[in-house]
Amino acid sequence: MSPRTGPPGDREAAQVPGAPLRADAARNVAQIRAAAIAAFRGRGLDTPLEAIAAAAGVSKATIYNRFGGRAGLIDAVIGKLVAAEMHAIMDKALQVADPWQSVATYVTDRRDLQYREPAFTDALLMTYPESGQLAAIASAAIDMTTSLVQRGHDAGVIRQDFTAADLYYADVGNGLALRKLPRPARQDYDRRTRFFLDSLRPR
Amino acid sequence: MSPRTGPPGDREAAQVPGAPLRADAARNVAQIRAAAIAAFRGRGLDTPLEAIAAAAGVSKATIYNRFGGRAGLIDAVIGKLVAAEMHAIMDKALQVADPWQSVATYVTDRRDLQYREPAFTDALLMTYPESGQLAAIASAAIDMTTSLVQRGHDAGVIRQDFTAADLYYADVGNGLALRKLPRPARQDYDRRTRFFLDSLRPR
DNA sequence: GGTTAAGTTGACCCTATGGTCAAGTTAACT
DNA sequence: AGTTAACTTGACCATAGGGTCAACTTAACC
Repeated sequence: MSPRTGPPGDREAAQVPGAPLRADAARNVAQIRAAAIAAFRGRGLDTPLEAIAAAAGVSKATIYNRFGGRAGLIDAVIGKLVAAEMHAIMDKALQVADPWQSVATYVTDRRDLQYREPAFTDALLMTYPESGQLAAIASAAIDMTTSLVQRGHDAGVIRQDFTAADLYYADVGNGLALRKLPRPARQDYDRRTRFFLDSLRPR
Repeated sequence: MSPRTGPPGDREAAQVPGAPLRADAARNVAQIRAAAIAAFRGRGLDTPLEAIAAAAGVSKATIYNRFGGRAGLIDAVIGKLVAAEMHAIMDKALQVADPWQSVATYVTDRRDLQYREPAFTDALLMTYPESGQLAAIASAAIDMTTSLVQRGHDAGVIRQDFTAADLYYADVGNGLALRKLPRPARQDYDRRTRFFLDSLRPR
């Protein structure tokens, strides 16, 4: 769960400038990161570390040495996987003036991200709460939906009995279905997104 | 995967009258069934067989002896768990004359069953396709939704672009969310059921 | 090119689970 | 009450995965 040596929190991001990695170690870090990104994309954040190590051409012990375990590895790559895109989606939605369009844009883009990036569902579910970055994404997303729904209520463009928790629940269900079932055709998925959006409108 | 002795298919239901169980074996079968029903209710169809054996006061080898493995055990109890209720729900919906009410009744009852019985989601997903009964339930449910949706389309009470596959996808998502997240309050769950039903209506 | 701290790794331990079987136990029949 | 086929089970093997460490390798510096 934590690195064998060094003070608590001494994983990846904590590489102090005074202790640069040796050349071979730096090379391995890069290879592990790349392999982790590819593996997390394809199989989710619960991909066995041994598989990632094999893809990177190192032993799994090296992942523990460099990243301290799964949580550290996730922290090191989650930005490339979903954090950056997630923040872009939130910014985009915030810049849409019309309250309904703002919600619709956010929901649509978020579902699109879920479709393209199964690992995002893991982030949503905080499957690995030890990862600080994951927790940050999840909590930012919750804040975002809360304020979007509030705005929609105030403007009368979302039914009053719809809550942010309802949206979260729907997203989780969608993400899990996407994981378990054969991936639906894009047009079917988009149609379901429209159904969902329609169900938010006032009666 | 199959019993060690006897011809293929010699599991549980295949107990021929000419070969009645010995008293101790019959007692064990009853205890295992009861333990399996309770365990499947609480933890789903993937409950470790060892846990069920322990609850029944037998060794796990006895489950293999009597039921041939997980699939046989599921076959032996799925009727008590969900098959009977599922058929009741289907019959009830078929007896509602109004096409919209028929769909609404079916969807509502099915979601209610999902809420009360997490194992039903496993049935829906056919997590254990080796179990004949599970497969039968899943396929009956699919036939049912197909014909209900068709009837709704013909009567103009369901939006034309909504398909039976959409309903299945939604049910799976709901079931998985129910499994992963803390169980929502009944009133929240029912509200979400209403949202979903609203989203089926023609625009 | 020698020294050494940094780095890597094969081999290991651990848990959980599915699955099997030889050997012992017991119900049932005579 | 003796015999035996039915039955049960502890002990076993296998797989998958997380996690650790002593011993080996090597980059970096003199």
